[in-house]
Amino acid sequence: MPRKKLEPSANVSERQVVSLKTLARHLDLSTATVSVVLNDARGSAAIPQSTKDRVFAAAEKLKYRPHFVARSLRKQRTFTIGVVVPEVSEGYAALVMSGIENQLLQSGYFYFVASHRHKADLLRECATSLLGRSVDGLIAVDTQWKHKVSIPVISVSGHEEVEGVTNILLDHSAATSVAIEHLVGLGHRNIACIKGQAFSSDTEVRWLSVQKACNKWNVPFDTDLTAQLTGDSSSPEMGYAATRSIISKGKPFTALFAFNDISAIGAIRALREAGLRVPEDVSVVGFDDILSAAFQNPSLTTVRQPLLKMGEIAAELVVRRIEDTSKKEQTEAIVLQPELVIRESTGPARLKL
Amino acid sequence: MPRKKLEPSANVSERQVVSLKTLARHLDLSTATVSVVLNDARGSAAIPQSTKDRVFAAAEKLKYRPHFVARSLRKQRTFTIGVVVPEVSEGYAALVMSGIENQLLQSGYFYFVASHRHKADLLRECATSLLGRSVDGLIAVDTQWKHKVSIPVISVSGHEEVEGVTNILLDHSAATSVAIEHLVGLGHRNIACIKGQAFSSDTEVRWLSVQKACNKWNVPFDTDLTAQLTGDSSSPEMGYAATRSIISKGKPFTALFAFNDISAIGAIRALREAGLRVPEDVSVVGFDDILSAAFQNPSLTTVRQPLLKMGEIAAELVVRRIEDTSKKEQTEAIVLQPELVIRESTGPARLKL
DNA sequence: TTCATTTACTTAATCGATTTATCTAGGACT
DNA sequence: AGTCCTAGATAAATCGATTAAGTAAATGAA
Repeated sequence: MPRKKLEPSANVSERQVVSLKTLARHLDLSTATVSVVLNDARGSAAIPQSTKDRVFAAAEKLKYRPHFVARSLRKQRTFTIGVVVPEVSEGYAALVMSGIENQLLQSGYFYFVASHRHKADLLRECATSLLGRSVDGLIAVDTQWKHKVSIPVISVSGHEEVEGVTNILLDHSAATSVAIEHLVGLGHRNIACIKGQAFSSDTEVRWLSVQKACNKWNVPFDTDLTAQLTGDSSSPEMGYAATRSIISKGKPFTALFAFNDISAIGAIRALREAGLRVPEDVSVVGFDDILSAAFQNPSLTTVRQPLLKMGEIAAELVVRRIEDTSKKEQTEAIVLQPELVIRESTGPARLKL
Repeated sequence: MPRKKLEPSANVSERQVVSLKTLARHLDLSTATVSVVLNDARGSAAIPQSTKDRVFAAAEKLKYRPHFVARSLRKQRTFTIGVVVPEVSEGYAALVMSGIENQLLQSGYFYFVASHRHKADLLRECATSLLGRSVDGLIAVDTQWKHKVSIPVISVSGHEEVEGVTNILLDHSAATSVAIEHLVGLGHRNIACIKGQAFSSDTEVRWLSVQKACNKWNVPFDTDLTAQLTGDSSSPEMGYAATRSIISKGKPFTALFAFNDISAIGAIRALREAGLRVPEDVSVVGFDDILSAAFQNPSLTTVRQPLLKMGEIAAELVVRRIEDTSKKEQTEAIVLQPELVIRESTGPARLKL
C-alpha cells in the first residue's frame, strides 16, 4: 500500500506552550503592557513604536496564541454560536449549516450544533445547555422557537413572533404562486397537494399560501386531492404514503405539488407503482431544491429556497446583533425570494383525464 | 394566520444569574465548600449530610448552573470536540456527524465543526484554530490527517498511520469483494469501474481492493473500462463525466462499479443518455448507501458503510481516550464490516454483448 | 491530662487572560 | 524650588470556577 513517510508538522501541534505571562517575562515587560499592545487596546497610544515592535516580534517568535477560554471568561464573550436544527443529516439543515459555516468561520466564530428531532423537551434541553455554554447567539433552523432568551436569536424559517428573535423567511406567497402558475401554464387544473408534518415550521404558512395561489390562478383547491405527511422523521417514505392515500381516493389529477423534495421523491415512486408516468401522466413539483433534487430520475422541478444564502444571512445577522451593542431591537423579518427550477418532472397536462 | 400567544418560558432564559459566589454567600458558606459538595469531590466525605442537603436545596432553588467557561479554564478541559470534515453538506459527512452527535451530546460534550473543502491550507487552519479553542479531542472525517497533535485524534476513513491517531475503517477488501461477487453471480464479466478523486482518503485503498476482488472472482480488470473522478467538489456531475469517458472508448460492458453513490447517480444518467437501460443493459453498484440511494430511480444497489455507527464509535472512542488518562497509546485501527444492499440498479447480465 | 485525630469548614492559589487604577521618572513651567 | 504634566509603563482586581493547604473545635485514646 503506498503510504508516504510523514514529517510531523510543527506549527499545528502544541496546545498551550506560551502564555501571556511567559511572553511578558521573556520581554521583561508586564502582562498588562503586552496585552494592551497585542490588542491595540485603549492605552496603547502611550506605548512607543519601538516597544510595540519588540512585542510583536517576540509574540511571533514564541508563537504566542491567546488562550481562548481565558479570554472568553474575562470578556464574557465566547465567540461561539449555538445552532439548533431538527436533524443534522437532513439535506435541508445541512445546506443551511453549510451557509452558516461559510460566514461564521470568516468572522472568527465557531458554532455548536444541537439537534432536537422535533421533540419539544429535547429542544428545551438544547436551549438550556447551549446557554449553559455561554454561546453569544443562537440560530434556530426550521424550528419553532418560542423561548425568549437574553442573547440574539436568528430563526431560519421560523414563523413565531418572539421578542428578540429575527426571522429569516422565504416569500411563501411568491413561492407557491410561481409553482401553481407553472402548472397552470402547462394546462394542469387538477392538482394534488401534500401538506407538511405538523412539526415543520413552514407547514402552516405554506399550506395557506397554496390555497391562496390556487385562488389566484383560478384552479380548484380540492381537499380530496390532499394528504398530510405523517411520522416524525422525514424520509421519502412519508411522501410515498401520502401519495398512495391520494391515489386511493380515486379522483383524477394530473399534477402533484409536494411539501418538499424528499416527499416529492416518495410521491414519484408511488405514482410509478400505480402505473402513472412522471411527467407524462402526472407532473410533480417539489420544494427546497436540495442537492439531490437535480439528480433524481426524472430530475425534479422544484421551488428553490436559497438555503445556503439563508444560512449565510443568519450567520451574518447574528454576528452583527452580537457586536452591535446599541440595542435597537432589530426584530423585523428578512424575506427572501424563491426561484422556480424547471427540470424533468413536470410537463404538459394530458388533454383528457 | 393562526399564531398562538406565547408565554415566555422561564427556565431557559437567563445566562448567568447565580454564580458560585452568590450561592455560597446565600448559604453562608465558602465557595470551596459549595463546590466540593456539588462536585462530590475529594473532601466531600468530611461534610455532614445536613450541610450537603442545604447546599443542594439552595442550588436547586436559585437555579445555580456552573459557568462552563470558568470551569474549563480551571480544569483545562473544555468538554468540546473538534470535528473536521471536507464539506458539511455532503451526505457522507452529514451521516457521520449525525452519529457523532448522538453519542457526544449524551456524554456531555459539544463539538465544533470545521470544513476544509479538500484544501491543505484550510485543513491546517482548521487544525490550528480548533486547537486554539482548546478542544479536548479531534475527529477527522474522510480527511487525510497528517498532523501529530497533543490531543486524541480519531480518524474516520483515514488511511494514514500517524502516532496518536486511531483509525476507524471499513473493511474495503470485504466491501469490494462482496460487490464484485454480486455482479459475477449475476453473470457479469465486463465490469467498468470508477475511481475516486485523489483527495478522497478512501480512493487508493479502494482501488487496490477492487483489483484484488477482480482477481479473486476471476474477472478481468480492464483499464479501458476505467475512469477517475475529477474536480474538487463531489456532485453527480463528476460521475456523469467519468461514465461518458468510459462509454466513449467503445468497449462493451454490462456492469459498472462506481466509487460512491453520488457518482453512481451521475453514471446512471450518462448511461441513460447513451441509450442504455439500468439495470437491463448495464447494472450499477454504488458505495456508501447515503440516504438518497434508496430513493433513486432505479433505487441503488450499493455497498453500505455503517456511517452513522462509524460516527458513534468515533465519538465514543474520542471521549474514552480523553477520559482514560492512562496513556496506553491505543492506536490500533477499528475495522467495520460493510453490507451489500441489493436494490433495483443491478440485474442479470445480458447474455450477449 | 495530653496528644492525636476527626470533623467541618475556610483561605488562598490557580487557570490565562483583560482592564482599571496607579506609579515613577523626567521635563516644562511658574 | 515646587508643581504639573506626560510618557511609559505596572500592580492589582477581575472573570467564575477548582483544589491544595490550613485551622479551630470536638472527640477519642493513652
